[in-house]
Amino acid sequence: MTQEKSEFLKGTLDMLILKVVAFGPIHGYAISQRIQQISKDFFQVHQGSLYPALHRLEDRGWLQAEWKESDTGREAKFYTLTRKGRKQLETELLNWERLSDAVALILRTVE
Amino acid sequence: MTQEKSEFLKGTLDMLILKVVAFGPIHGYAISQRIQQISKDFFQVHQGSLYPALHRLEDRGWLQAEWKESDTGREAKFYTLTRKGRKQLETELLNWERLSDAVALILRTVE
DNA sequence: GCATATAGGTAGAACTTCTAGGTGTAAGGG
DNA sequence: CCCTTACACCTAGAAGTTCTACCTATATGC
Repeated sequence: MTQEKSEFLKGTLDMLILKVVAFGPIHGYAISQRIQQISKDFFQVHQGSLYPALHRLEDRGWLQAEWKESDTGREAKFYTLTRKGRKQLETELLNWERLSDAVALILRTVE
Repeated sequence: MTQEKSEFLKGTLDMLILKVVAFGPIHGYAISQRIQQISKDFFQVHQGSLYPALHRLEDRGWLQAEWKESDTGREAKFYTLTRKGRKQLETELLNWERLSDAVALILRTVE
């Protein structure tokens, strides 16, 4: 068990998961790998964050799960975005943009 | 008491406070106004978030407090950045940059 | 035979933010 | 004179997310 750094996701985890799932059906373990890979190892989504998040998103009706066989021949839970989930993703993208713009305003203030 | 929206600060509050205090001694109430003003009302730092945060930052040795008279002639606690606080701000700025870059990587992935 | 990677999960701690209250002074309008 | 608003401080407890630390099980490679 190697885990050097812990990178706090600061409320972005849900959005990142929704975004990755938006590319097509994918199982939990692969989601965390994908996020880590695309972010060039900045984000390390540990399983203790991942699975609770997935269940949260499913409970809210944003994700839908289905058991299927994975590449490796094992059973895995594949997640898909629901219509509500797609809307939620759009909302979160917009919010993120606004948030980072607002932060930028403050950080760039020179005064 | 009017409070329409609640804007979640997603872990950026400490950084924003440090940044605002970096401009010079300022008291709590004014910090929240400043953040709201500069962010064009995106961030509304409620007092229940503000004061615990200020005490947290003071406890960690990043801020230093001193009672002085404010513009309005009343006593107020003026906060200043310590040397440690200035270092912390730099660290947080770097982290924020990395975080938003990493998020951008994922959001801009077209796959 | 053992470690690692894959795949799922939970419980509980830690931390931040929000809700909802509290104190008190000063200024301005009715 | 009372009421409201702005200023300025504060706390307790709820809610929410993320982290730490575990658990299970199979397949593959050394």
